[in-house]
Amino acid sequence: MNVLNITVSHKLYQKNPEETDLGKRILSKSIELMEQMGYEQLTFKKIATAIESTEASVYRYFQNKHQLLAYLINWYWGWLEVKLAQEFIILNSPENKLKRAVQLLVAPMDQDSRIPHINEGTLQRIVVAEYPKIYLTKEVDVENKEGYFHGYNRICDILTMIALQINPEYKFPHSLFSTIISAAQSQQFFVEHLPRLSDAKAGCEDIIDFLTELTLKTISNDE
Amino acid sequence: MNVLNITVSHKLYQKNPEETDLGKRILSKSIELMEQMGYEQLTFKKIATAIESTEASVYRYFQNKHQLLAYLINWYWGWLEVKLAQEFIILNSPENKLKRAVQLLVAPMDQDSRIPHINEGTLQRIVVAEYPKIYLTKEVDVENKEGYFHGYNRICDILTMIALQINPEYKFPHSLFSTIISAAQSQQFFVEHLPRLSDAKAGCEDIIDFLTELTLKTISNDE
DNA sequence: TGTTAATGATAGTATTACTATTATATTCGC
DNA sequence: GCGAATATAATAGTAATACTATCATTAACA
Repeated sequence: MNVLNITVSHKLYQKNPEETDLGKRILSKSIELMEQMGYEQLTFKKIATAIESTEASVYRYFQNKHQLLAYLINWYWGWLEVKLAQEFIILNSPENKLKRAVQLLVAPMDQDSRIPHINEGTLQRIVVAEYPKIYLTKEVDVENKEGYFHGYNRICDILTMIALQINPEYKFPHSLFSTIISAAQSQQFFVEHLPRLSDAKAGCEDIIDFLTELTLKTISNDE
Repeated sequence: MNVLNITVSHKLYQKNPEETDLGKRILSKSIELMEQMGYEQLTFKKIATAIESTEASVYRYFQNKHQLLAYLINWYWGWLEVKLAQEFIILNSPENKLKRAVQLLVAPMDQDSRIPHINEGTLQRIVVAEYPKIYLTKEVDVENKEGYFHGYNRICDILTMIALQINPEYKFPHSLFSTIISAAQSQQFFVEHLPRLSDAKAGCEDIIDFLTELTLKTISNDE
């Protein structure tokens, strides 16, 4: 069993939560509570009470709730990048790589036992329900410089490179993959909550078909 | 000059703001302030002070800030539906209708002088910057039943019907158009704030090209 | 003129999002 | 085993927010 470490920019925490026991408990309980009650209802007070610590201690790890969310979401994208890299070892054609990427985006994640304090499945549901909140703020430009969106940018770049192998002439690969990734999240949300905005049935198969077809048709150069 | 009235579900207000002078001033100033300071920073106190009224009076029109945002965004979708209907009078082919719809989604809106208390251009920028916040909440299921997302659902249905004229076999039209509409918003945001997530240059032309091509290629049935 | 509805003025409350201070416990170098 | 540094706990406090409530005033209207 390998030790695996997802690194998140130090701008995304006050004090690295991965380095201490309390930090890991904060992460673990934050994920659990945020999924249960949603970002708006979560407070540092609630996290502190749940882990039998204090508000002030949580503030030593994260400046505020927004930074905590950004941390968790960047952790998720870092994790996804690791997963993609693993999968790409045995996949050769760019088409298969894109297909697999779409599957990873949409299919529920298994818990990785090497990282017991992060429940990847729960984290994925948080990303689905909360992702746009980290950039739809007035602080987006400052936070962008601080690397708040680095994880997402990287995934988008990786998929762009693969798509350009299929069609080097395609003009909008970054736009395409930022659209695909965010559709991967929002379609999951719509299936569950706003079904008139989706044709997919419960389960991830339809969403995967929709996104895969959309991607491959769009980058194909045969008119 | 015609009088034009955009109707918004009565679940989206406490007291209809279109019916009184104070109500219209609330709408007008809310739009102005929300664009300036963003949803999070806006408070009913600030709106009240700006229009020289009181917090309690604003609360008589809207239960809370969330309802106000939902009202404004539904007004926008209602407005867009009216615009689409106008344009479709002289457009005959479904391809042209879809192309024009994409243009309307992305191109800056002109102010309509018939509705002086709503600045459509500013409202459009609010939709770009705040839209997902109305459904990414724990109350989404309740609010969906109350019609909070009706305007969006309708636009999505209209575009779906048009797409099915081009290709009645296409399996995911609702998913496609919820994706296109939300990409229309997010690409505008990315061009301005997170340019690594888009290939478009400033101005709306590239985004329109990207979305139009994406739409038409995806629904085409030639493999 | 009397009634109703809309608004204004004012006050108050619970919660949130922090900041600050001090005390206690733990770890680490030596 | 001791002192120093560090991490955490305990507690308190503050400004702002998101409301709710009450009552007075004004305007409309029948």
